[in-house]
Amino acid sequence: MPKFISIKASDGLTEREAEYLKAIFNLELMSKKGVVGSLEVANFMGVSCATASEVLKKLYEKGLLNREPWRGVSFSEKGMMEVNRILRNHRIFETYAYRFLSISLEDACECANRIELQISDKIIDSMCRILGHPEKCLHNNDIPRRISCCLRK
Amino acid sequence: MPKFISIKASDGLTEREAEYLKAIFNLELMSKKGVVGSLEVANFMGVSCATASEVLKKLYEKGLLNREPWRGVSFSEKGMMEVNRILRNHRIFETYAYRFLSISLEDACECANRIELQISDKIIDSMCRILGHPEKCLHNNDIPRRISCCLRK
DNA sequence: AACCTAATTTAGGTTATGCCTAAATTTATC
DNA sequence: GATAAATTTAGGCATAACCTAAATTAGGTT
Repeated sequence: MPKFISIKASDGLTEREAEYLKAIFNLELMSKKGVVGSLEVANFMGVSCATASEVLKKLYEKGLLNREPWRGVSFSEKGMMEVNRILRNHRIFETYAYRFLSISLEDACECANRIELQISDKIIDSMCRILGHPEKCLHNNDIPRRISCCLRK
Repeated sequence: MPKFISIKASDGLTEREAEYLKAIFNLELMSKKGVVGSLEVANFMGVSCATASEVLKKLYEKGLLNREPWRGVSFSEKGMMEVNRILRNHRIFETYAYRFLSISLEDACECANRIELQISDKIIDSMCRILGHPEKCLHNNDIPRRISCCLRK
C-alpha cells in the first residue's frame, strides 16, 4: 500500500531524450539535406558519435524519428508532435513569465528549459489564453498551436 | 565544444530523493517520537525496508538528515531548508495556478508535484509577491517564507 | 541476565540510463 | 577500385533505484 505515487515524465521520454529531440529540431532547421546525421547530433550535444547513434536508434524505436541507417534521421509525425509540444510549452511559459511575472528573458528561458517537459497542458493552455494566443515568442520564434486551445479564427 | 548545456536538478538531489524528503517531512509531523524510522518510510513510499534504509543513509551522507543508526532520522538544518524550499515552491505555484490560471485544485497540485524541484526561486518569489505573500496554501498548510521575498512586517 | 522478536542494516544482485573507446561497416570521393 | 569519413556495433563503466536474503541490534519479557 504505497501512499506516495511517483510522478513520471511525459510519454516515457527521458529528460535527456527530450534534449536530443530539441537538438535534432535545431539541426533540421539549419540543414540543407532533409536529414540529420549522428555526427551533427554528437557535436551539438557534446557526446561521441557512438552515443548519438545509439540515442537516434532508440528514438526511432520509440517511433519519434524516421531513420535511414547510414544516412540520417528526420521527425516522424509523432516526433514532430512531441517536439512541438515541448517547444510550445517552453515558449508560452517563457513569454508568460516575462510578461506577467517580470522575469528577465534569460531567466525565463532558463527556467522554461527545466520545466517544459513536466508542466501540464492545462496550465500552458491557460497561459496561452491569457496571453491572447501569441504567434511568436520573445525570440521571435513561432509558438506551435494546440487545436483545443488556439482557435484564433 | 558542447553547444547544449544540460540542466541539472537542484542541489544534486534526484527527483526520487526529494520525494523521500517530503515523505519524511509528513511522517515527522505525524510521529510522536522526534525521529522517523526506515519502516515508516518504506511503508509510505511503497518500497522495502532495505531500500528505505539505504536512501536514508544516502540523504544523511548528503547532509540533509541527522541519523542515529538503528533509531531513525530527523532533518538537519540543511535538510529542513531544502524541504521548506520544495514545499514553498509547491504551495506557491499551486495557489497561483488556482487563482490566476483557473486551474482546479487537483490539477494544480498534481502539476506542482512535477515542477516543484525545477522551478526557479525568482519565479516563485514573483508569484508570491503577486499573491500578497500568502501564509496558507489552498489545503490550509503553512507556506514557508523566503526572507528575501516575504518581508511581511 | 538471557531470550526473543521486530526493526534495521548490510551484502549481493537486477534493470535501465547515459555515457565511453575500439573495432567493424558502409558511403562517397578521388 | 582504393581510401577517407561517417556511421554503427560490441563491449564496458558508473549511477540510480529497486529487490531478497542474511546479519545485526534494541527493547520488552520472563
